[in-house]
Amino acid sequence: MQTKAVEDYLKAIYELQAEGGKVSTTSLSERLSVAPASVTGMAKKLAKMKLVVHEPYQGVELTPAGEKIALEVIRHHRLVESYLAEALGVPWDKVHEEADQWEHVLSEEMEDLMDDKLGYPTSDPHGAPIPARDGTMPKADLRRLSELEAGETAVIAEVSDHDAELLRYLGELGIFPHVEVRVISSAPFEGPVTIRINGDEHALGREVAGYILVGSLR
Amino acid sequence: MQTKAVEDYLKAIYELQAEGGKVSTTSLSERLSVAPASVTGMAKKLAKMKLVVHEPYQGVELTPAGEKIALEVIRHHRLVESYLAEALGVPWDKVHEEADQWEHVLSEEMEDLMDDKLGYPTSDPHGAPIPARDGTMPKADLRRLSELEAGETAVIAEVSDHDAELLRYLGELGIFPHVEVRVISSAPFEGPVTIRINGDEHALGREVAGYILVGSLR
DNA sequence: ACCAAAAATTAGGCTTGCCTAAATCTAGAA
DNA sequence: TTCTAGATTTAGGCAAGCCTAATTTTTGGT
Repeated sequence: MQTKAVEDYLKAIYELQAEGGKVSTTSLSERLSVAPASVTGMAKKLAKMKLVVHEPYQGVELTPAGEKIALEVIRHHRLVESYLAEALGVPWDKVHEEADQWEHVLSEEMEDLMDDKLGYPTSDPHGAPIPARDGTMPKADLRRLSELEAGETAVIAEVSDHDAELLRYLGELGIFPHVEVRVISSAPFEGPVTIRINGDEHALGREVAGYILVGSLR
Repeated sequence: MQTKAVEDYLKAIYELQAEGGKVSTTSLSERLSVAPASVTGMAKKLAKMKLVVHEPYQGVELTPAGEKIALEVIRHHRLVESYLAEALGVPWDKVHEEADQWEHVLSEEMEDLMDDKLGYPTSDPHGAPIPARDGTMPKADLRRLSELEAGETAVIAEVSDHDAELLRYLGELGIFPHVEVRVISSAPFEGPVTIRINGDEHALGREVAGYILVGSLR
């Protein structure tokens, strides 16, 4: 069993690694709200534990052992998110914060019971995939909503949960996973993307549209 | 917000205090599986925080402020126990251990949601009373099963949850809160107590019978 | 190719909470 | 009343993780 801190670092490294190779000290320090020096310290510790490879001044990268643990933590996190939303009716902009606490105290038995109750979900309330118990991560190929051309139609697949405020805003607009969306226009020069969803049209900032991942229809 | 350690100490002090005035360093060190010297250290810290009164060499006692926090922690603990048993079907000999972890990460919102789902229970799966949000603790006057005379009939009110093994044993015998029990005989010299419950007779060791609290019929 | 700014690491400290060993206090038995 | 065994506290340390300040390495612009 790992400490909370170790689990948090591994999860953060996994997630940052997904957006491009090695993970820098700075990006981790921002993600975890911790001083860069603290990250270096933990990087050395994790390296000694063989959970990451740490090339000084070059960043860290998970080893297979580290990735395994990261996926377990992420599975806990996303199952808890799903459970909170489904069973307790917690609004989707709050499940992330709660799950950040719960993920560290969830025993395997509780995890299994929640998984049973939920009917073995494969994605959380934000559409993020839930790793299977064996560490398999369902992988779809998705595009950012901001990359679609005018006229294209797609299905919302996943929404970034990094900002509760944003989730609340998207929720008001009806932007949830599994909902169909059509791009009406996409302004040039990093301009807004206008979409039609549930019969309504909305203009989204380019950055916001970048936080929304979509898959092809069907 | 208190640290996990502070919450654990306050809860333990509350529970030990219920069985007789001031709480000794030794009893706390045993309850928390910690060295006596560590207890002294924490006692001083809690005293400085005005959560306990610490008379050196004489033990500690909760202040009103300390008791308030203790009751909040106990409320969390027992609501979680109830929730786990009710909503997730966790067997009663396992809820305590899980709740010990969960009690520290439960936000007020989650507590309220669980409370709603459960219909505002007043006791946990072991029959222990759940403090109200305002800190009011329902108090019944109970006797130990070991104190009943032969021929007396009563209702199981509460069973000690300090030992999972014991709970499993009692569960097999059908000894749960709200079940009616009749004392058939009570052997002298600390001998066993024979009871009839659900139509079956069982002989219980005196110590075991002491862990079972009963209330009068009706 | 150089040099300054940015990034990362090292050095030194702090807090929390735990430990063991040694010293001190208390209380019960003789 | 005294003395000793048990309980408690003090003293000194350790591990995790965090911090700031100082130093070192990397990198991008000229």
